[in-house]
Formats: sequence, structure tokens, C-alpha cells
Amino acid sequence: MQEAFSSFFWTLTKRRKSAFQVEKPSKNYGLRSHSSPAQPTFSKNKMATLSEVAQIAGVTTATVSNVLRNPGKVKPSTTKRVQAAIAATGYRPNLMARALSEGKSSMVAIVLPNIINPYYPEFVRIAERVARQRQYFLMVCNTDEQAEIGCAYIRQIAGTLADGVLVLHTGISATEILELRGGRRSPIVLASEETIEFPDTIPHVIVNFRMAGQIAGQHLLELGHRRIGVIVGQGCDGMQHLRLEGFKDALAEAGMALDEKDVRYVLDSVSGGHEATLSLLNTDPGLTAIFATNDLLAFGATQALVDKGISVPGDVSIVGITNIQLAQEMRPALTTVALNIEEVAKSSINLLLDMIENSEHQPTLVRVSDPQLIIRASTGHVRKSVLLDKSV
Amino acid sequence: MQEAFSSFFWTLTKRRKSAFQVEKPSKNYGLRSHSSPAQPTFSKNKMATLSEVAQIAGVTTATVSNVLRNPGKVKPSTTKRVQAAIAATGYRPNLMARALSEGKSSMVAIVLPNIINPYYPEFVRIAERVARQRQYFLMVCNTDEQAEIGCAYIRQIAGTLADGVLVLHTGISATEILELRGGRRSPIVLASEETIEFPDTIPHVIVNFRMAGQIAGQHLLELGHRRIGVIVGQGCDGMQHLRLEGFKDALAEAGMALDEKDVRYVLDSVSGGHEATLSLLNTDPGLTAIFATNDLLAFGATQALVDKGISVPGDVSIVGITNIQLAQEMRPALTTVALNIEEVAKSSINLLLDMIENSEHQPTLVRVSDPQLIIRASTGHVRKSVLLDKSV
DNA sequence: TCCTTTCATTTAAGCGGTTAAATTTTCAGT
DNA sequence: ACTGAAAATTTAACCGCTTAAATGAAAGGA
Repeated sequence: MQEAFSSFFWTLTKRRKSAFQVEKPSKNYGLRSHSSPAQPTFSKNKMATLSEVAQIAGVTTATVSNVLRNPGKVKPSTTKRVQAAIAATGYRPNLMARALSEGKSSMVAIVLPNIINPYYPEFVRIAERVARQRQYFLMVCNTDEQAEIGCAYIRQIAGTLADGVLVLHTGISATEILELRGGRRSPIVLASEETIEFPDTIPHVIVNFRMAGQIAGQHLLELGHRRIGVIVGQGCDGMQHLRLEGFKDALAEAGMALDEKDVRYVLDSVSGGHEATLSLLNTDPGLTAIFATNDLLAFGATQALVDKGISVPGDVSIVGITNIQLAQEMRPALTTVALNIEEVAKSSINLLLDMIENSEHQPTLVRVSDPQLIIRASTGHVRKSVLLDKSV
Repeated sequence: MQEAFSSFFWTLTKRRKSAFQVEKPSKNYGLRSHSSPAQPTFSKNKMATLSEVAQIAGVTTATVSNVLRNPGKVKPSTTKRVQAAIAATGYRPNLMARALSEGKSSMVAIVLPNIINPYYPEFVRIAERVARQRQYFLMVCNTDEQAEIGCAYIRQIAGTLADGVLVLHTGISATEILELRGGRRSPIVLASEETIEFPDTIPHVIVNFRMAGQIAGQHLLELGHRRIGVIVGQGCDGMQHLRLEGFKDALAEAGMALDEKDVRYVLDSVSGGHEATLSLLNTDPGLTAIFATNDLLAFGATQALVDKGISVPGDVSIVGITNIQLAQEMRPALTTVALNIEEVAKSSINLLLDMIENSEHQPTLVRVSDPQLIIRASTGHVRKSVLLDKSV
């Protein structure tokens, strides 16, 4: 079989005609002696290569490449012949070879801590959509909350497999990233960060988490709540500190201070929120509101209250941060401070891609628009009876 | 700066010594005349390459490569020298170049319809973990429920960027996949499928969805439910047909038949389940149970009932299929037929990787273990009052 | 001392594309 | 028919790494 194919090509070459030559054979391109040394053979089960296509079309790889990448550069008649050969072989460019040659893989990676947390799929979906539109592939790297895994990914991928990396809160510090990046200038963007370690060395997309916490606090205070339990999420990137600070800001404005006994630091998950709530209720059975630093925790908190037979928002109000889809789907629908995930995701990926395409991009700091309170069904005015009970 | 580095290398070469040479210069490898033609220069901002490392260590790229890939093949003293050079340059192998050379990218892609649906993140998390353990990278391709996007991904990636592709229910038929794969033998596995179109052409990992539907039906029937609304999810891969068939099987066993007016076909999402439920209630306000072909729909159904002030399971029982994490986190916790996502994911990715590594793998059909009923709080015995009301 | 092994390293040919520069062809103009 | 510029195509180097085969050095044996 292989033999047969080989001689088929040989014949082609000798005859100075391509299988798809449709015009008078006036050109003698393709019949140079140099075409004999390399006699590609077809093996089923293998991709056709550029040179196989070229051979069939009676041109060189350069011409085929130009047909593919620089339309207009090749004469229409030749283009037709080449396209026929491409169709006949089912040729598809080998993206790895192209990447090596161009020094650009057209892939970007996104490193995130926990794909189970709905925030990330929602982020990924948007980022991928943008990437696709801009002709990039997205590689999702889930670290399972282990910073070392994230580091390993960055070390291996950045600049060698991916043209750039988007790092979500994975507990990898800017310092570490600078180290990991090593000598190369592979673009890395830190997205959706709480704090900025070295704003002028690594591009950040930052969200005003502090303000989000403050807004949540203000909302609860305005509703008359004074005995508020706080649940702070803790991922591999440390605890969600700024959101708590913002909440304290709101209390301070009202001349109040936070008592540490009303705060729980837990894993950033539904069960974390659940456990924290039970614990808070244990400490203060009379609390009238819960502030959770994100919606997943708030969801868990709600379930805990339901389990205890406590009404939301009748007895206890709950407010979260982020506004993931689940927030509006759960019952009672969650009042939350929306972060505009879409904007964060778009800004982040666009910044990264801009850096890739425009290599002399400065380290930038992008701020997305401010968080916004979305009032749904999980918060309400504190009950009168509770107000009277304030002194307890 | 560049000049300085160039001459540094030149000196090195002339001197026949590497910067890290620690032993007597007894060998004269590395001082051959051929080393002069290629004089790499360092440019900051660029990755060090193998040949730069080689130059510094006073060896050839082959040796450095062997140090990296075939430990033991290179003399310990040389190995040390090379490692020192690697450390000094911060060298990291260019994975694209390696992939091209080896004909293997060590990347696999997973094509899925909707990353927002928690089933997929849960699947991805496990698949990625296995892939990572087996030294592969995972590329997640979200088609946003558009089969064409999935096709485009497969066409571009299979065999040219990824060593294999795992296709979840994206509405791409086996026929199309065979076409897309074209001439190449790039491994593709269809995972978690409902129906098998060409079991002997494409490897499948199949789940007994029919049985899942049957178990759900049996459960509701055993609890005495007779007026059951059915919600069938419909993704880009068509409707979840077998689950419905299984449910019908259960009815048939009990000598009953399904009335199409009790069935709703909706988008596979929370809101789909919500709307379907309202519609079902409209048709039969007295229904006592709802069977949803997956948990996300069941979640939506629950919310709809809550909104209507209907108690679950007091007035209406709900059963789903899949057992995503949300099923146990929601309230009331969802009774569902568990599919063992972990097993499906592991089987799928392992099958794919086995095929990649053992190229003459036969098209296989893997069946995972049977679905299992998990009784939680969303189902209960039908109320007596309703039983009396049966004639309505 | 010479011949044979064995071990360590180098040589050089890919992998499958891209692209600047060189070459050949086409074609307008005289 | 001839000339030169423009257009089309080819040439050949390169991207960074892997690997089978070739080469050289060291060691053992007669």
C-alpha cells in the first residue's frame, strides 16, 4: 500500500503535473529535481502534512502556506489547485508546528482554585467566549485549592505552551509569579484580586471588594440590624479580608465595632457557610442577620437556618457578595452585592490578550466598575420584637 | 549587552571550558569547530533554549536533552554541569517544540456543552485530576450549547493540538465525529452518552440512563404517587430520551402509561425546571410528584413550588437524576438517582489516555456501574387526602 | 602493542509549519 | 521581439527539541 502511494507520487513528479492541475501545464513549477529526494508516503491513520498537499498540488509548502494564511498572495488558479489538494487530503494544519514556527501558540491558560465554585465556571464561560472570538484557545487549570499545583502549572505552561496566563485567586503571590515567570516575559495577569502586592510589576484587574463589604454592611444596618453574624471565606489565597474590612467600615460609620466572637472563618463552600451559621447561632441565638463574604457561603447559611426552622428573612436576614447565578435561583432569592463577573472576566482576558499581541504593553492596573447592591428576598427589616430586645 | 554575552560565549568556546566545568578538562567535547557557526545571544525577555544551556555547559543539545529526559544516560559529572547551567539560565523546556518533535502534546481536550451546569465542573475536576496524575494537561472547551462550536473545536484541535478529545453530550453525533477526525486516528471518546450510534467505530463510556429513569419512577410509584409531572431536559444533544423511557418502563410495570400532557420538554437549566413546573401545575394543580430528568431541573422545580407556597415533599414530591453536589446542599435536600460522576469521569479520561498511549487500542464500549437511588428529603408518601381524591 | 567492547558524547536528520530573500515567470510598454 | 518592473513561486533557514546512528575515548584482553 505504501509502495503504491510512493510510486504514485513519483509518477506525479516525473509527469510534471499535479493531480488537480486544471489548466494547460504551462508552468513548470513543481518539476524541479529537488522534489525527488523527499518522497512522502501516505500512511492511513496519519494526518496529511503541508508538503504532502504541496506535492499533490504541484507547488511548494510555501505556496500552500500562503494559500492558507495570506489570501491574495497566490494566483487564483494556483489557489484553486491547492485548495483541491487540501480538500482531497483532508489536510488540517498542525497547530503545534505552527505555534513553534510562529513563536505563538494562540493558547492562554486560566489558573483557578476551584472549578466547583460557580463563580469560576461563570468567569470561564465569559473568558472563553472572548478568547474564542479573538482566536485563542483557553486552557483551564484547576488547582484544587493547592497553591503548589498552580505554581507547577504556571512554571510549565507560561511561555512554553500558553502565550499568557490568567491567574485567579489561587494563593500565588505576585512575588512567586515573578519568580515563576523566570527570565521570560510571558504575560501574566492577576484577576479579581483582593489586594495588590506589587501593582507595578504585574498587571492586575482589581475589584473593589472593600466597597462590596461596606455596601452589604450598610444595607443590613439600614434595615435596623445590630446583631449580625459574619462569615468570612478562606480559600488557598487567604481569607477574604478586604470584604470584612469594608463591612467594618460600615459599622464604624454607624459608630459601631465588630466583635470577633461574631465572626467565623471557614472554607469557601456551601458546607462552610452551613457550619459557620450553626456555630454563630450557638454563640448568639438572637442574631438577626448574617453577612457572608460570598454567595456560596450565604447559600449554606440559608440552608442552616432552614434546617433550624428559622425563617429567612423573617427571623434572620442574609446578605452575600458576588451575585452568582445561584443567588437568584435559590429560595429565598439572595440579596447580594453584585460584582459584575462579566466585566471582570472580559477586562481580564482582554488585558491579557492585549499584552500578548502588543508585547510592549505596560504593567497595568485595571479597575472594574463598583459593586452594586441587589435587593432580593433574603433581607428585611429587623422585627420590632427584636429591637425591643436590643439590650440582651 | 548582547555583544557582551556573545563574546562571553565565544570566549567559552575558545577556551574549551564551560563556566561550570568542575573537573579536569580531560574531554575535548564541546570544542569542535562546528560550535562556532551558531552563536546564540542572550536577549533578556526571552526564554533560554536548550542550545544556550548546552553552550554554557560545554556540551551539545543532545546531552542536555538526555540529562532532562533520560536520567542515567549521561555521566554524573556532566549531568552536574548541565544542571548547573539549567539552573543558571532558568531554562524551562519549550513544550510546543517538544510536542512537535515527539509527535505528542500531552494535552487532551474535553468538549462540553455548558460549563455553568454543575455536572460539568464536577466532571472536569475529576478528569483533570486524573489527567494531571498521568502527566497530561486538560483543555476545557465549552460549546455554549452550540454543536457547531464543538465541531470547530474538534476539527482544529484533534490530532494537531491535543492528543485526544473527550466529548460530552454536545450534540455531535458519532458520524460527525468520524468525519471531523478525518484521516487521522486521533483518539476521541464519547462520554456519558445516552444512546450509542456506532458503538464499534467510536469508543463510548455509557451510563445506564434508562435504568436511572426507571428507578426514579419506581420510587415515586412505591410512595403511592399516581399523578406525576415529568420534566425532560433538552440540551443541544437532543432531549434526555432514555431517562424518560426508563420512567415509562416503571409506569408500565405498574400497568400505567404516561400521558403526554404531563410531560414538559425544556432547556436543561434551573429556569427551565422552574417554568416547566408552573406549566405542569397549570395543567394539573393536583399533581403529587415531579420527576425531572436531572437535578438542575429538579432544583428549579423545587423553587417554583416554594414560590407557589406548595410544600415539598408535603404536597408534592420531587425526584431528580445525577446527584450533583447541589442535590444535597439544597433544601429540602433532593432525592435523586445518583450516577456516580466520579466513576464516569475517571473511566472516560482513563480510556482516552489509554488509547493515546497504546495506539492500537480497539474501539471500546465501557459501561459504568448502575445508578443508585439516594433518598433525601424531597420525596415522601403521597398524602391520604390526595389518595381519596384519586378519581379527579 | 593492537584489537574489541563499552560508555559517553556528538552528529545530523527530522517534527510540520512560517517567512524573508532569491528566483523565475508574466506582462505591459516600446 | 526585447526590456524591465511587477507578480508568482521557490529556496532555504529557522522555531526548539528529540533521537537513531556515528564517532571518539577509555578500558579490558590477548
